[in-house]
Amino acid sequence: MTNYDQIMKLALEKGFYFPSCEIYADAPAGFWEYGPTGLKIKNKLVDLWRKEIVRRDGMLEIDGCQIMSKSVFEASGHLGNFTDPIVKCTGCGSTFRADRLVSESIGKDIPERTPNDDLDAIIGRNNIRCPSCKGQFGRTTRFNMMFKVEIGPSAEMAFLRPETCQTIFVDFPRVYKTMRGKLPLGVAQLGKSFRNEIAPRQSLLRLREFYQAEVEVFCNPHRLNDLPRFEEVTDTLLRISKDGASTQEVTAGDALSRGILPNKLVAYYLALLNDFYGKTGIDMHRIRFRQLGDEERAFYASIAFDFEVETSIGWLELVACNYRSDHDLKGHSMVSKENLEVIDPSDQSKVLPHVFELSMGIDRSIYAILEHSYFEDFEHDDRVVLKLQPYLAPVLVGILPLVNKDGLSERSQMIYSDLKREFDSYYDDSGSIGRRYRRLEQIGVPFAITVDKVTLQDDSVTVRQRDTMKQERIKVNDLKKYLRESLQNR
RNA sequence: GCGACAGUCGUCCAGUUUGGUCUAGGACAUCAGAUUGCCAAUCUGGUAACCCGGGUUCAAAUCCCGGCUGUCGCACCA
Repeated sequence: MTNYDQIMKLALEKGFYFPSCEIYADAPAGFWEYGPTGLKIKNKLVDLWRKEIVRRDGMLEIDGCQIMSKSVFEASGHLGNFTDPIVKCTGCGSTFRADRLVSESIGKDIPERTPNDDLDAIIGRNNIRCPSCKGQFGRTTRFNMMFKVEIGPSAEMAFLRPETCQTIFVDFPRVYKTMRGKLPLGVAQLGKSFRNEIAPRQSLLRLREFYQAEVEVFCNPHRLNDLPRFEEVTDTLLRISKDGASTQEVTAGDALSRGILPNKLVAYYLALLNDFYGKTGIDMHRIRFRQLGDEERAFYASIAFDFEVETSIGWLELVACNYRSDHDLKGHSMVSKENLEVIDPSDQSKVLPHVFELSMGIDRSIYAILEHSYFEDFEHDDRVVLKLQPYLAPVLVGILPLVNKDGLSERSQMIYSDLKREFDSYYDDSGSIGRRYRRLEQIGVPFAITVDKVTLQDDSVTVRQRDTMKQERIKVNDLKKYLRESLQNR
């Protein structure tokens, strides 16, 4: 069974990803960098997302700023809701969520928004003590998960965005107008988000600075079942869990008719997401769309499904699929005093669009793909093979001279020069041929071209397949065609 | 954020109990040369580390204090 430690070891040994600022002792936790190989995987995953979700659905992609003004987060609700009331024990220093502590102690629900003073009063009145050491609590404070930044000499308050989508919302009016948008319209963005996690952990899985690929689908709430392109996905099989315990496998069409999913729009985009992950190499028997209950949903979501993948450390949330209704556009409309309504051309009505989002965690997805692709071949010397899809592999093909004499290196270099612009290629003549095959397999290179003496006679090379170790002879002139075909994913 | 444990070449580990022989050792990986020639070959040589700061001491990888990081548990996860 592949586990987190094996992936971590491979990542460090091969430089897929590693701690940020690692040569300094004061490097903070929760920040990780992608090395050359990891970056290539990341870029290719994003390319696949663009192809299978953004382009497939005709979405518009933007690239927005990471620092945004205070007003944005007043409107989005993050200033009010993205904070936790916390109390610290004066004895042992343990920190607790004040609202939860109070709820548990007095057996009554306490809203998160309860003012600090009220929380302090309840704690005092009921003489609530620290569960760990029975010590006294200090005063309630608010912990905001957003990173605050100061702009210019006057230190104007702004924030690093805690989710990329707020850029999409504030840009929506101009994008909709200038791009002649029609509802439903998906607007997509790849970018970084920042959250001041209390306890970042497990490398790529809980970061303070991380990549999101988000899609916000703007739609007319009265026409959620008016979606002709739903027909494309009627038969797509979805694994859906309503309770987190049992999972049922149903087609998108059935899920709709049986009321498992609320409308065509939601069903269609979940299916799109499902198709996309099916092509990443993740084991689709170990995934599920889990519907979130009332307590689990984010403050802006009225319907929420998490796309989760089973890994060695349990179910891992890769994508949050939230029906945000008009929470965001209404908020931005009120705070900015801009009218964000648009005309739905299908019936010429004026609507404030609702939003359904697919908020994908890129870093976690990369981890899940690595773990599901990691393979130890016990029949062949316990070789480690990363069975990445060719279109996600950091390098598509290695070019290796069988030996470093008789002009084989020179011939190999020529082939490498010819291929490297179109394909991610890697030339290697160091060590035995077997060693070089193994090196390539570990980073998921699907093909190895070996140049031998026969090449000099008839211009053919052997192409070795990573997973089967089988080799076939191919004419040098046919290599590009062969490699191009390998990159097709349907 | 709290608690427990830990931190030595790229990776894994030895050395810390009992401070001195550690000028820090090995394996794998990597680099160079030779030999070989289709699945981690062999030989020779090389590169490369005591998390950071302070303290104790004649002497610190080793003991003490603080910080940082990691793992696990609790809490958190918009």
